[in-house]
Amino acid sequence: MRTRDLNKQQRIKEAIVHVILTEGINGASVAKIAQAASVSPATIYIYYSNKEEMLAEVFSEYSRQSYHYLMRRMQPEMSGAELIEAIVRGIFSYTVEHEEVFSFVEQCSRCPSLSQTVRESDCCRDVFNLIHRYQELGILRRYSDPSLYAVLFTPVKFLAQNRRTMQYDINVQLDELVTMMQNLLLV
Amino acid sequence: MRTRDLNKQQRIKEAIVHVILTEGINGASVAKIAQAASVSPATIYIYYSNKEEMLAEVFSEYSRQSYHYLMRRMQPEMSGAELIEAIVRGIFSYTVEHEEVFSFVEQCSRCPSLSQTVRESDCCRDVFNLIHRYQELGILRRYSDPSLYAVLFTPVKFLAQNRRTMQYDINVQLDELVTMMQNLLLV
Amino acid sequence: MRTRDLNKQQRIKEAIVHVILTEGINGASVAKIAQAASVSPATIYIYYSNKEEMLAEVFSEYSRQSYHYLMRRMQPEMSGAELIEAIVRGIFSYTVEHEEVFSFVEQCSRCPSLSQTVRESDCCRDVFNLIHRYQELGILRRYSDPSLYAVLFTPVKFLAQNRRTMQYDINVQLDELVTMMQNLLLV
Amino acid sequence: MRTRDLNKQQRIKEAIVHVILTEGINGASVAKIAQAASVSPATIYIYYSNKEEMLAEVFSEYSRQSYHYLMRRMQPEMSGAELIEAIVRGIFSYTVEHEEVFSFVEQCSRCPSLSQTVRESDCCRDVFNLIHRYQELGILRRYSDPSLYAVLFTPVKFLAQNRRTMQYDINVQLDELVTMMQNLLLV
DNA sequence: AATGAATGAGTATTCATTCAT
DNA sequence: TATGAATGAATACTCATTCAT
Repeated sequence: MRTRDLNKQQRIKEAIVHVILTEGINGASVAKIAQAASVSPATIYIYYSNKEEMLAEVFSEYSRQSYHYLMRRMQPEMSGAELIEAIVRGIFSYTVEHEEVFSFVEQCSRCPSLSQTVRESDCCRDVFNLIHRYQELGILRRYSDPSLYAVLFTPVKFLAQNRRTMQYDINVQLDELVTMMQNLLLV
Repeated sequence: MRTRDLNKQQRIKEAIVHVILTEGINGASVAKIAQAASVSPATIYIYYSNKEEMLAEVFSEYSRQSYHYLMRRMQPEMSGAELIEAIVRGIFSYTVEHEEVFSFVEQCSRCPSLSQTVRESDCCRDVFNLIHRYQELGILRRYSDPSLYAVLFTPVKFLAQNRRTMQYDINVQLDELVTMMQNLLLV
Repeated sequence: MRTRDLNKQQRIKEAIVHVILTEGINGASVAKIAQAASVSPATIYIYYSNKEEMLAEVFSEYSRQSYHYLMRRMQPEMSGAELIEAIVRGIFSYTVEHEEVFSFVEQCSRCPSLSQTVRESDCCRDVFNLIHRYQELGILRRYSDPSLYAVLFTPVKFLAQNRRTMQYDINVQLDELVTMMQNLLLV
Repeated sequence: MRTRDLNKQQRIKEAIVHVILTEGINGASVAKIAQAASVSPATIYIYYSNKEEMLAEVFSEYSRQSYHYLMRRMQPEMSGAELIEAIVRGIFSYTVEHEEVFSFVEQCSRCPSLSQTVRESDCCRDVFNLIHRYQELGILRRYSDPSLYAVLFTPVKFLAQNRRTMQYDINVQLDELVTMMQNLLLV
């Protein structure tokens, strides 16, 4: 008996992300994904029981990825200002380096049925644990988690997503946003 | 000659918003919209030449609506702090009062093909003109427009969208966000 | 009370022919015909009770036209050879001069439901009466009408229809066909 | 893996011919063809990538068939008169024996978009090669190919197609036509 | 495990025709 | 007479999923 071909499963996962990037979540049919993965449509149903579950599973996996990426860039000896800068720039460079995955996750998180399957707050727990430590040390202001999330994460994602159509220099914007966040959050 | 039934046109527009809210932009087929409007699918093609254009047109119309709503709540004699509070609370109460329309616009603006048809910056021109006046008077800090948009609009929209699944009291969150924005933006 | 607008009816008739030429009999919808005639679809149903009847009526009318055209080119004092030449060249030049109408008639006559509505033999009665006279005078061979029709009319129509895609010089072909017909039919 | 059901493919092909015969090329919808073949409409798209290609492929296949039929009835030792008789009677009996296919091919060849996909001259190459040999032997007159095609093939097809509505005895007609062709083409 | 074939239900859109003015 | 609005039924085609090998 052959074992599940992990290589094949990986190819399917990448195909999902790729097809959604190029065709949008609407145009991402099982047939297209199968073709992009050089696999039969029926094969996909060996790994996932239906399309919904397939997207949910891959969405869930990739949702965590950006926060792992972020955590790898954190160092314990960072100052408050450095922490904030690392978070903002980290999110931004993640979107640049993993454009396909980022776009995939964004699209999924706007899709009502899918976004319910992933608790965003679970994904970024580690990052918030870190922030809480800085708050307890009196370095960061003690704003609540949702407010913090809203202010620290959504604006930079917005800039990242619109960086192509903006007439301003994105690096200048990013510098400005870092300064704003430091002004806002440092004690 | 039979005249266009304006009531019918309005019903179609509401059906579009409603179906997209309940089924997501994926599941919003012309047939479902027609049924929700108690109209034949063919009738929809009297008012719009195809589905893409239909969504684009309704999306464009409703995109402006929230900013008109916002402008109606502004008064010339407001202080800087009042202005910021009015904007943040205005966006929030718009989302509550026009929940379906807000959700519809959010979904459309995440859909690549649709978001290109509406220039967000056109819609909020009036609001930004007002902000610019306060900047020139030295009341608000002179941050660039995209940064301002990112920080002033996206976080409150995020809170509004997630207000149901949050375990915190949304009103407390909102108070906090207003304070944050005032700290950040007032000179 | 207004009378039926003959001008309008004529415009409809021309639109039918034109649309069928450009779109084929498949693509010729009532809506397109109405638009080409600058008329409402509903107006067409004032003049014809349905699409089938509309096509049948116009088809019938134009079916006769080519034989009237032919008869106008006949002169009583023509020799047998001249008669044959006049018929062959007459059919050909009709297809060139009335390309739209010819193509319309050809398309309709291949459509089973339509071709039953017009008796070809009725249309060309005059031409055959003429031929019969020449037969009685011992100038033309006494072949039967269907054979004559088959041999005298279908080959030249075939050449006319394919004159664009043929690599031969159509005028040479036509000369040849005239000679063939004269050899074949003259006593 | 399920293998392609050749029987199914054949059924589809026959259904195409049959539906076009009964409903005309206008009325031959994919749904009707699928139903006639006792197959889902989707199945048809496994075998053909779209309707246009489906018709073109089947049309092309059957276009050749009548000339193969014709060639099988030719013998090398035939006299010129026998050759002409064999061609005329061969075409006729093909239309009788394969009435549906003949009618299908005729309808397709009148449809502008389809007729462009098949070069008639390719299909009857073998027959013309044979004719050319008789021409070189001085047995048949040296008329050009298009004239020959027009005179030898179109009249008999016309008679075949109208044999039901004619008030004359078709066999007498056919005898007459054979004689005409022999008079015309033999040296 | 893997697959191409097969399909019922669905997709956006157009059709010939009728309605209400 | 004339019309644009309205529509049920049809159009070609695609979908997620299952079947048979």
